[in-house]
Amino acid sequence: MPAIKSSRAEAVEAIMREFRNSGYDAASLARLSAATGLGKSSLYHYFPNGKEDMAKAAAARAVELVVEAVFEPLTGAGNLKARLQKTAAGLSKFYNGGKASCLVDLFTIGEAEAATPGLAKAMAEALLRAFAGAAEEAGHPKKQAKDIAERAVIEIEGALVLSRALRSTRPFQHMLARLPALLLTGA
Amino acid sequence: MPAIKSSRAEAVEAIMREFRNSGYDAASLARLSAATGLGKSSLYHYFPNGKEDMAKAAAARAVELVVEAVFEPLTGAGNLKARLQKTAAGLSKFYNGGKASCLVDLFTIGEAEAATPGLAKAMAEALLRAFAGAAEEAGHPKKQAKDIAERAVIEIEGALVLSRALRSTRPFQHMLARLPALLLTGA
DNA sequence: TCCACTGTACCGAACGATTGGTATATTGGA
DNA sequence: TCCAATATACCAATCGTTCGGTACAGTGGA
Repeated sequence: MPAIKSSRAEAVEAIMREFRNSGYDAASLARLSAATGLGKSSLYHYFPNGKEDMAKAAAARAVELVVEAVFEPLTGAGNLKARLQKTAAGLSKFYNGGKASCLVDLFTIGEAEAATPGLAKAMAEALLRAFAGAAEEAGHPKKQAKDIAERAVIEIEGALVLSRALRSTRPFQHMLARLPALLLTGA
Repeated sequence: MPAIKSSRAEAVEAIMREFRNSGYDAASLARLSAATGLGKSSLYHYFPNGKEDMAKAAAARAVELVVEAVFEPLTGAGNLKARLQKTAAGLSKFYNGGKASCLVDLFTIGEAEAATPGLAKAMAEALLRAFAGAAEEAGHPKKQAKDIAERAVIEIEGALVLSRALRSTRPFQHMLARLPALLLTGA
């Protein structure tokens, strides 16, 4: 399936990038138009409900990418440690080494929450579940596994914020390096 | 100085609240006007450069509050553990138990960064320094103290994001409970 | 083979509303 | 009488959205 032609999919990719760069409120239709190369009215062809539809499509695409980068490595074959390292690598790719923001963060700010109700919450919960599964597999009892998963998600989100503030990918990379150990040993 | 009357200070307080609730981009002048109870002309009387000045004033006020809630307990009298617990309590108050967002997060998104250049970075660095000092006092060597401080800031920012996404203050409270131990023992 | 018809993809121009911001009064207390 | 503070009215620019329309690739009946 070469999928030689899918203008819409390309648009979604560009829109997601723009939302992650600017946040929901600052990503104006003018910006989104420029980012996609499509006229404003063309955007309404693909996304009849406007900005709201674009946000939903971007979020859905982000979920796909997270599944690819996190869920699949995490639940795939091989020993746990190797899979966790693959997961860290996947996260690094998805977050562009720490330069890109997380939609869980951005979509809980300003008008975004009203436009995409419950979306960020669902994304966060999915991440928590995935990491809790890994922690359980590492031998931690259920309750403790949940705590570890929570810390993992917190560290990912927090490291992204700090990296953005300091304009350095170092905190994010540093965090990724200790992620496997956190889930394996709980430290 | 009783400062019985200071309309401007009250306005700054309300403005800061609004920025923390809505983010910089979604906090329109109409919203800020409603939040302060001041007409547009009054806002421009107090903040001649408009929204930018308001953002700077809000950030300056936030810094004051963080100094009060974090820096003073951290560098005050008493044994370290007690001071760290006071710091955690101060953080809980400043972040309204986890319901309020952090300006370090908000002010690195969208137009905010252009309006208040370097501000979020400076705030983050000040926090890092304060926590590193505490970790050193706890006996950790300089380099390790820096790592611990970074983790502390990451966990604070990350817990705020997660709490906002899940619409529950639990992750933030949970994180505050382990903050003193993190700085004391590095775990 | 022709051609009327349909659906998809896109665009420029404009919509009413709201944005951040300004100019000009008016008010009221010291 | 001053002058800080507030009100009223307005501005250009931009917001998200919609309209009317073109270009073109199929499709299906005659």
